[in-house]
Amino acid sequence: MRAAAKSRAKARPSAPPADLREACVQAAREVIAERGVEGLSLRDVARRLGISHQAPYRHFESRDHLLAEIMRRCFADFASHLDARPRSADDREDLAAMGEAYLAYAATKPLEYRLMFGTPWPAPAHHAGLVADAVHAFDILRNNLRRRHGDAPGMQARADLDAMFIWSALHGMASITRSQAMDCLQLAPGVSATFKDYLMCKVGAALEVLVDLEAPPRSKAGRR
Amino acid sequence: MRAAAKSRAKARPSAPPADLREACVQAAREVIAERGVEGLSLRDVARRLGISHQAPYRHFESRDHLLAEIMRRCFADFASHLDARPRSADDREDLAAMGEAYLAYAATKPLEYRLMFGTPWPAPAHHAGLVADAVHAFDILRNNLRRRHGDAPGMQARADLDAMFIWSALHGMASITRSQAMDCLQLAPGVSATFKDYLMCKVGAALEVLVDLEAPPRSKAGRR
DNA sequence: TATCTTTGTAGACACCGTCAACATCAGCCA
DNA sequence: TGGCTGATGTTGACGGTGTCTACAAAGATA
Repeated sequence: MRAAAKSRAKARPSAPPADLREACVQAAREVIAERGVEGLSLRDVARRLGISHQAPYRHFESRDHLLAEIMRRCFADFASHLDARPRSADDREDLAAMGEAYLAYAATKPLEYRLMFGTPWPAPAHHAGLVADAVHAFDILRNNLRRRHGDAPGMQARADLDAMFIWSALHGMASITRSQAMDCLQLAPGVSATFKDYLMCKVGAALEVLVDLEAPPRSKAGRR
Repeated sequence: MRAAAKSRAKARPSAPPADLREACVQAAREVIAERGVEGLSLRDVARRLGISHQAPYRHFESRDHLLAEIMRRCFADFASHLDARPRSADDREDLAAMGEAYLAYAATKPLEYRLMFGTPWPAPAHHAGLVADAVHAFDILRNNLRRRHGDAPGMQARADLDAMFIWSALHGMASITRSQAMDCLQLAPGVSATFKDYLMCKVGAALEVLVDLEAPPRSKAGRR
């Protein structure tokens, strides 16, 4: 992967753009789209914009800060993608639509998805905006479940647990799919094609089952 | 993260080891344990072993090939960790034990886990050994489910789908937990502590539900 | 003994992020 | 008008990286 950063464009002749900060973000997104996160280099960004290799540092403290800004925008983009799902009055249908939207985003924009969910985050304390946008995306899911569970004591925890469960399954599927690990597993025919619907059904079914949190019989965990 | 590779040890005075290939692997694992995958550099490995920066290239074609070898060993280690789970005659209990072992490994060796499941794989075709060991780990799970589902036509696909579903949920949880994203979400009290058991119960419950693969009512996906 | 192969070394190259010093220029205030 | 100041961009350096090439030494082999 490190060696893949060989071929590169030789400084565009166009005049340096007016809003350099914005141009850096755009150019960096292009680089990521072409070569992935590890292929991103500030010097390459500068080269593409026809500016000196230090110019971006006037607008971003470091490479990680530029990356954080891009991640933040990805989360905002992701959240609005989720918000744009086909709406339904029925909470369960709405939830399913949300799941579809989640997986569609991961499939359509794998690099952005990996950037958000597969890249080690920079120190959260230093990037408050990033955290805020990420939490907002999560709240779209959480709000649905809180509506369903109501306000009774302990029900918020139940909603959060369901949200985490759903997120786990979806994120797991998205990242496994993206990794193309399935190509190596010699799965039975039809499994790849059915995987998504099957998982969505299983998750939906699991949500209907009431889990007893109090006394999980230690030796029989996993049973119902 | 790139800047974290500053402080480093200055070439051990000890004599260069006999089996250099093996020593490289060990030193590289140390580096990864200390600084993570992105902190690994062949030059650092060489420095630690007190050899020239080019010596490792006699044993590994490139940095990626060294990484692939380490990943392979991680998978072998992971598989034997799964095999060492407390055995049970009951397939469901055995499955639960497997889940516990999976998550325990991810929690105990986060860097190794990330290396296996969170790092972009090198081209699989060029690293057959890596693929073989990874598939072997997956087969531990798959075999359990094939036993449960039997040999009837189409049941192999069912077993594989269940395996993928379980893996998705576990991997999702493991990587979300590792990312410490939950710290930012202001979850209801007790959620973090309960998350693992809750997810395991939900997965167990979902496995008991029969999913109809034939006619998933398009507009009601996710319902039971 | 002479040659070939394996292993390790040394130096170079083109990258990278980042620090420090310098140039330019707009705005402001005396 | 003149001068100061802050923001912006440039240039050059430093130490880090992976990897190519050329070389040395030692072992095996003929």
